[in-house]
Amino acid sequence: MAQTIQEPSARLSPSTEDYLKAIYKLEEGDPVPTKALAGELEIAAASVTGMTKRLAERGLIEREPYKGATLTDAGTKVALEVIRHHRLLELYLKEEIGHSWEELHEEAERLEHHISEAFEDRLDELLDHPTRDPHGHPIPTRSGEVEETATQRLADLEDGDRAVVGHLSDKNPALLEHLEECGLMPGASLEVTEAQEVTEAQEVAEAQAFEEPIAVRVEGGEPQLVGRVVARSVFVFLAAS
Amino acid sequence: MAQTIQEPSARLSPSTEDYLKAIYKLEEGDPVPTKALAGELEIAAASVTGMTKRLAERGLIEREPYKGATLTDAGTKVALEVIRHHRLLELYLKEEIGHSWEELHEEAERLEHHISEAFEDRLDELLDHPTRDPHGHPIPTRSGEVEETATQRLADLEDGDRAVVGHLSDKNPALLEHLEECGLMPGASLEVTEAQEVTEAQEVAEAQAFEEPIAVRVEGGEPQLVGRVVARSVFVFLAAS
DNA sequence: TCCCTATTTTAGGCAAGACTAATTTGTTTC
DNA sequence: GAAACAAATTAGTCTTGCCTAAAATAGGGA
Repeated sequence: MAQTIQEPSARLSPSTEDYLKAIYKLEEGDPVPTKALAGELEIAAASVTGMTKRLAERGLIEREPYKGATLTDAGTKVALEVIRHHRLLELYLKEEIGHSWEELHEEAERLEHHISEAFEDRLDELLDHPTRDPHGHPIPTRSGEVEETATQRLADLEDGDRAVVGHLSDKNPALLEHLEECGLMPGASLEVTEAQEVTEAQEVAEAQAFEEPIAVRVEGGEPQLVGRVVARSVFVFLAAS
Repeated sequence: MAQTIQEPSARLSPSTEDYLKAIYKLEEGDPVPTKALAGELEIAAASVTGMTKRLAERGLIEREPYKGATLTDAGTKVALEVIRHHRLLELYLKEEIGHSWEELHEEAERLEHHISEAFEDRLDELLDHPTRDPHGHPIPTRSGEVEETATQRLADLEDGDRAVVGHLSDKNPALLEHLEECGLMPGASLEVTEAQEVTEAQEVAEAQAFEEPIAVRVEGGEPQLVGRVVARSVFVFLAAS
């Protein structure tokens, strides 16, 4: 239980921060198994065993052999700081620098490990203390509080349901491009309508691209068809009806 | 002469980039000796020997044992790209983010290794294709051209000389703070005046801080005394008289 | 020319982080 | 309860970049 205490000023390696971020993402109460972590980080399981041992020694995670890893308070703090950096950067790069969806993630993924606290604070100010990144993910506060996240998928709504877009899956940049054109951005109000209201031409076009579409009217716009695949990457807050 | 050719897309390590930058800075025609490089990078000479061997194998430098290292064309290209990143970032952090002189260098030193070409291009655009960083150092173009740099020090001027500030030594943030207050920023026109024109009170104050002051009038301002130490960190273009 | 000294290189080590291959453990199933 | 299988760990390697201590070398001065 060496639990080496180190300089508080010491910068953690990008790799270390990536592990903590990944554990934060994957843990939902239970410890994160080695294989899951290896999958998320796209490295070999044996490498994860080695690294998690070191992280445990440093007091950033707790490790139960053959079970998995859990963040300690110190580890959670680091993970949230990195996520805060990432999301502030994404918003900034989108709003101020004009990066595409494609470039956003990659750039933020690198820079999140290297900006100073002063830079973080200035971004926060410049962006007027935002609470969500461009995908709608909550930006943790400096003190580590995180807003609630939508869990319902647009694909699972029923005719007549009203909802507000919460966040979007950030896996696929092309899909985000498409969602932006559809107006399905975080904060947008929408209503699921009857399929009949949509013109046939649109239906054919959409159906070719993404099977089994759902008909949606975004506030202030015309009804449109949205493919199931697409609708599954849109997470919404269902309005009380 | 293995000269391993690698993926053109492969990102070089921060350490590699720092070596190339340091060699670029220190080489003036002749090869850079191991000890000089070790001093610049603040590491042991033996470490430099090891690393320069690897850089030579990769075709980024040429190495003559017991003589020193010289950049190849490929190495020069990398060095200039990194310097371009650094200087664009410094200007950006100063102008848009509002970093202090103190924070500037450190932040740019880290980020220069991690921004994308797209980011670099956007900074260049946002800043309206600048040619100088906040210290007055020339920003290399994408294609690797570098503007001329002033070589004359303010401290070495004579009474009556007129000059334009070229660049400032970036070693000491506090000094830069002071220079900014004096109006001695890159681009400023100035004239070296007689010492008598300066009030006695000012003289005493300045003399205590920095010995053997020089009297300077910055265009549009009053004559003031500038310590020799300070004046030695100001590089100027002497106006033809 | 020979020696002295500063510089450089070699030798040997260490930590981080990755890998593959081989082994161990836990779990499930018959 | 034993066999089978998946997951995890161990063992052993590799590269990068740094270190110290010891040996080699180059170049100037007597």
